[in-house]
Amino acid sequence: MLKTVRRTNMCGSLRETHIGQQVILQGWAHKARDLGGVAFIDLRDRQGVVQITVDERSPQAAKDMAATVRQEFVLEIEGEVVARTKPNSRIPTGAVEVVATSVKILAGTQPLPFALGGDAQEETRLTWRFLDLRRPELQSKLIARHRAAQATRSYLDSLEFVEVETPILNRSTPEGARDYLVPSRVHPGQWYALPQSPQLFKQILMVAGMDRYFQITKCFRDEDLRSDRQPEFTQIDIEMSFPTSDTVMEVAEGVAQAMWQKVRGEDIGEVPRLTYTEAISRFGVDNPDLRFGMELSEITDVVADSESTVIQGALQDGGIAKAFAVPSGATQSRKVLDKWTEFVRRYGMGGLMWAKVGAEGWSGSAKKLFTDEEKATIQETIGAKEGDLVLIGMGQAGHVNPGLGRLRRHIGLQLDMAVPGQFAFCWITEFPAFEWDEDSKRWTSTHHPFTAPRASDIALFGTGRENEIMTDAYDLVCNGYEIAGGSIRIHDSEVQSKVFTALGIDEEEAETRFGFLLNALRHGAPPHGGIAFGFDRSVMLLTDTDNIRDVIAFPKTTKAQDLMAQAPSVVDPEQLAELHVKNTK
RNA sequence: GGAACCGUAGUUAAGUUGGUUAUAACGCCGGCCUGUCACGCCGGAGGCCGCGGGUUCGAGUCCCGUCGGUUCCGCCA
Repeated sequence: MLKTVRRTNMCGSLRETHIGQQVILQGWAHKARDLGGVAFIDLRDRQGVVQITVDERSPQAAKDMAATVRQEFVLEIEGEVVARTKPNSRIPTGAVEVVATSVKILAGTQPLPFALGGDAQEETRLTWRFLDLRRPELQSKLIARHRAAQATRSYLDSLEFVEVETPILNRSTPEGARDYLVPSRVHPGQWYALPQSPQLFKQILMVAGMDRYFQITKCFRDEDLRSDRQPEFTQIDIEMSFPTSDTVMEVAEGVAQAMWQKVRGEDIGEVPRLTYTEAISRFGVDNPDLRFGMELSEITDVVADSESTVIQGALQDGGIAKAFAVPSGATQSRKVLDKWTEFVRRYGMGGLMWAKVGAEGWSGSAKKLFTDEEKATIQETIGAKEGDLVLIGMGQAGHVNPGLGRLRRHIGLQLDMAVPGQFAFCWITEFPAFEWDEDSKRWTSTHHPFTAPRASDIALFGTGRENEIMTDAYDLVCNGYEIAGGSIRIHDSEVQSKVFTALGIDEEEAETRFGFLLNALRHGAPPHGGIAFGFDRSVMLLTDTDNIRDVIAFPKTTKAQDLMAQAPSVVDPEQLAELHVKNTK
């Protein structure tokens, strides 16, 4: 307890046990109701709201002052806690009220730009973030975030992980996302980059013998935003020496368990594991939402000999056919099905074949495309029964899988198939090391270039079969969000060089960009691996929101602006001159 | 880089096939009110209809562009 604070209690903490006590409260006037002879003020602080009563028991000065109080004035109230004659069961403090002996206005306010309790547009709320943050819903999310961070620190500390800070002003490593750059004043023409993650530094800390490291730290990526992506975001970054992938996954499950236990009082339970290949096959995506069924089934073989030109057209050039059943989906309207068709087109699918299973067979766009035998086999494969909806997609795997996979989750959410408050975790493991990038005509890292290939696959380098190389990487997924991802790293500079070569980065370039890491790997690097949690996304799940801005105190808009601070902004030409930078626009 | 939705008093919304002075609620200002908790009652102020152009006798409404917010695709090792 602090000895020098003036207030005696928090508004939201007062209960019947406080009756008879003299208290001093400080907070905001949530609402003021002046009835003439008696006035009520709902006084709010972080803990909650309590009713202040100013009536004939109060001195005239307090009554005069109370009459001038408006919403969101900052007040100091002295008075006695008394039982209410008419309790209010809707608020926790509703059994009591404080009869004021003194009402002091510590600060007034200009008229409010929006109603705090209402549903103002996000643009307005972001501009006036300090007012928006007064809302209990947002405060509780920030408090949950704090608790999750505390739980993480405490858990990792108990396993002797050491929190080490790594640089924010960093070297640009142009693999991956676009960097945020900071010009150097003392080195004209040279630039720092803000870290996309502390990846290289944490590996070097392992070489340095720190054994177990973690950090809750900001990362920066200058890419376009989404409802779950901000240009600066927070990672729980973890790395350890001498682990197997199981060891890292055990630690990560422990972190998730600690956060969920501390914030929600819940166990995360057994976390099932799926390989990447299995996840794509069954769910179309590598971040499946396991709160509902509707698994995808491949039916390419079933329809391969179809005489339909539509189907043959879709299957040419190695196209595939996949399907799933929506339980009781036959009630969906044509309008909804058109929307779903439009939905999958975004992922490159030509369209969606659908059929409602009725007593007299199929009806809908897929009715005439299939023979009765094909229909029966499809129905049996995906487990569709009367009253269900059959959805079928055909085309290139790279379109069908994400199209149907995303549609599956979209439908699950839209039809409320997920039980509120339910969390379905899973691990996705064994990722391919490389993906072919059509634009640049080269291999790119699925995870990042420091992920260790399986020892048995190292012989495949340089054979043109790089796509078959698999890694010891693992993603932790919850309710369709990837909340953590990691891998066992390369601790051998020879292997690291092979990976760079496969990525089209020659030796000289590798030395220039990553020389400090390669050098470290040549000087006694222990086997090591780690993982990083997307902390903001984890807190989103913990606080039941799908908007990342809700869990960040001062977030940015989708155009990466801070509407309150008005960043970014123009700067003085003198500042630019000092930095040897010239604007071209 | 692309697509969709949105933008009207401080706020949230309404505004008909283009047609007098652009409505309402909350908030704000003034007055009244002794048990409210969405307090109530009376009165008042408050508008570059995001911005720019076009069509028209006439535009909040139609067209084009632009800016901003959100969501999605691309992107995000």
